[in-house]
Amino acid sequence: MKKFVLSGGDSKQKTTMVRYRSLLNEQQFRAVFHESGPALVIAGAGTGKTRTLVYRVARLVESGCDPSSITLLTFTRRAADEMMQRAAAVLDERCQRIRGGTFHHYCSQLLHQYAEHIGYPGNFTILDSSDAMECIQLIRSRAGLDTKKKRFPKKSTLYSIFSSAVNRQMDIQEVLEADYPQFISLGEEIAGIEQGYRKYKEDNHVMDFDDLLLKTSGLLSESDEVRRKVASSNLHLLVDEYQDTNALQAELTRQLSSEHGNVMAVGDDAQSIYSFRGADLENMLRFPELFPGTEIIRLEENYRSTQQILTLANTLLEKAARKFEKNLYTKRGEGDLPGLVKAADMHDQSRFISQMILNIREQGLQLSDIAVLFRNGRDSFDLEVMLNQKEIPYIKFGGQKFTEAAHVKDVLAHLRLMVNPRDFISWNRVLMLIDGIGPKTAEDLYQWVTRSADPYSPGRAPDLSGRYLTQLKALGELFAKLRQLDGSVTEQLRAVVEYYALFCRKRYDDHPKRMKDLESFIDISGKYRTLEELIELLALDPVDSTAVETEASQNEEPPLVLSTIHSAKGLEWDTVFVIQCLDGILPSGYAIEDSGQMDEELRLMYVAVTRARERLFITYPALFQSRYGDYFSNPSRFLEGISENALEPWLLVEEHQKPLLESANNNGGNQL
DNA sequence: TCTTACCCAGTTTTT
DNA sequence: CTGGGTAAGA
Repeated sequence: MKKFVLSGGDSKQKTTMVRYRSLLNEQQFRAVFHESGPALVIAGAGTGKTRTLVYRVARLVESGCDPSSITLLTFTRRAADEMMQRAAAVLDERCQRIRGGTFHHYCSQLLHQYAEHIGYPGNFTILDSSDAMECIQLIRSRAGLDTKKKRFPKKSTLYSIFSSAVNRQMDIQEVLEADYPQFISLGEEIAGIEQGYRKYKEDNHVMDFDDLLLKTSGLLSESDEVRRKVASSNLHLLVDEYQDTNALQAELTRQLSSEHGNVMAVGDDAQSIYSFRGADLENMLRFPELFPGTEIIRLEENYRSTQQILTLANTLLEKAARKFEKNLYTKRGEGDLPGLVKAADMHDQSRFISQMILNIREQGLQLSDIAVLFRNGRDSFDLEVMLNQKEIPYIKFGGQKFTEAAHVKDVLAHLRLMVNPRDFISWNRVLMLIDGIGPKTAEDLYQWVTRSADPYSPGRAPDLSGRYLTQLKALGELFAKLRQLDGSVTEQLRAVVEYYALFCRKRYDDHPKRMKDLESFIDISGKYRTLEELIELLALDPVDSTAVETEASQNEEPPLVLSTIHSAKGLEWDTVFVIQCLDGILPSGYAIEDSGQMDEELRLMYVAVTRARERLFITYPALFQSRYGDYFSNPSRFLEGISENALEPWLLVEEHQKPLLESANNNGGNQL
């Protein structure tokens, strides 16, 4: 028997209830029992990263650490909740009391508490990206730049520029030089819009996503008193998915852990897929510089996937321009070879997947053990139609968010005004629903309403035309009712939906479907305790559009998962289909010129294949159908030159009496 | 001032 | 197929 001398252990662990040593490997154990000071855990896909964090939380709590002094920052709120639950299962429900969430969520809570230190009221509301772009458009057109110069960047480009500047801690000119050379000469005008946008946010008591991080960091650097207070409350700070953090988040990590210095970051440089949001995998590699004395722990043994899947994943990573020192291995047994399925067109691809899913379910697997992954939200539309036909229940993550639909935004705007009556774009939305009110009247009313002692009686404004007076009074009555119903979110929402039904019918041909959405919304609103919470959480953690229906209808069978690869981060399934693996889609056509971006697309593919435990299928259609016509398409260049011993070609055969699917080592035939 | 009708362009990933 | 912009009519 081999002996291994463990360092860093102490007498406490001997009395623990949880038998950590038998549940963890040596590296995991080291991370879980890391005592104090900074640590960086570099963990390959499927190496038990989440498990390590879960056990670390349990171990800290078990050793007497106050749960509320532990903060766990994760990439999504879903991930945080799941980890807290798992930790509670390992130890006890004290683990639910640790603080967990995303950077944005954590910062938002701090800001509500300390907003007055930076000149904001505590009731500020959050702009999601489409709200933010609407504001930018407003400033842009007021500046008169939209008509004079055709070349001036659009609102979405402006938003990306501003966001890059914040997240990468650069100034506007630097961002332009790095990423938008065509707009360098417009630097001053763009900076002017940015100033106008900033002033707008202050005047309206709103913040966008980036402000949440930026203003928290500013607060902590300006007020040493607040910094000390906040940082003292973080005895232990754990940050997950560190490879997808940006410069600003790194700075926040430093500030939040600046009193106790107990910070552990966990991540995998090979899974960095959020550079479009300012994330930089160098951030993780620089962690030891930012935190001197960092202990580095590497998790390398994979517990998730079969060796066949890992071999394919390793092969993919070798194609990166910038190499990774990664080689995943497992002690798990061998499994099936991953399959490469060439379908004639999208429709046949969907047929293959839905039939295969039904086969697998026959074999006794739950639908929820299967996932279909894709690059873009719309890549699953064709499949979704077929799943609906075959009545296979599914839930889709990524793509269109529930709160982005116009009718949901309309309803939310009314509620947002109850929390923050200075929010101009919400007033605009609410007022312009009314017949006869356009931008000018809405603006005038906003001016009056924000100066008035009672902003909730727009019907009392002077010089109102009879055309819309009664409607404005009805709006005032709605506000009065909402105030009366304070305390019951569901009833408040119901009141707005009742008021809105009329407008919905007039505006949209498909109003029955939209009203049904809103009814489902009412059904799930019970989980929010206050209006503030509902608005805040929906902005910070928008619900995926199919999730609302699924949640509201309480399906008997756990559904199949459809997800963008980005949203599948950190998750795993028994069987995974990666669909639409076409050159121009994965990798995206936008990335092809830039080797850095191409590497990120490759990592995306890597993330997709490493989600699978047992079975993996990569599929693509030979014929790509687009609006402008059909053309033959090529499989992803990432699949080029991969041996048939690593990725087995499948041939789809149209059935007559034979079984539909046959495995075949024949790459040539593609006829159905 | 507001609404409607029309044309043109562009279409990733998410807190 | 949608969003954004323009122009004409109410």
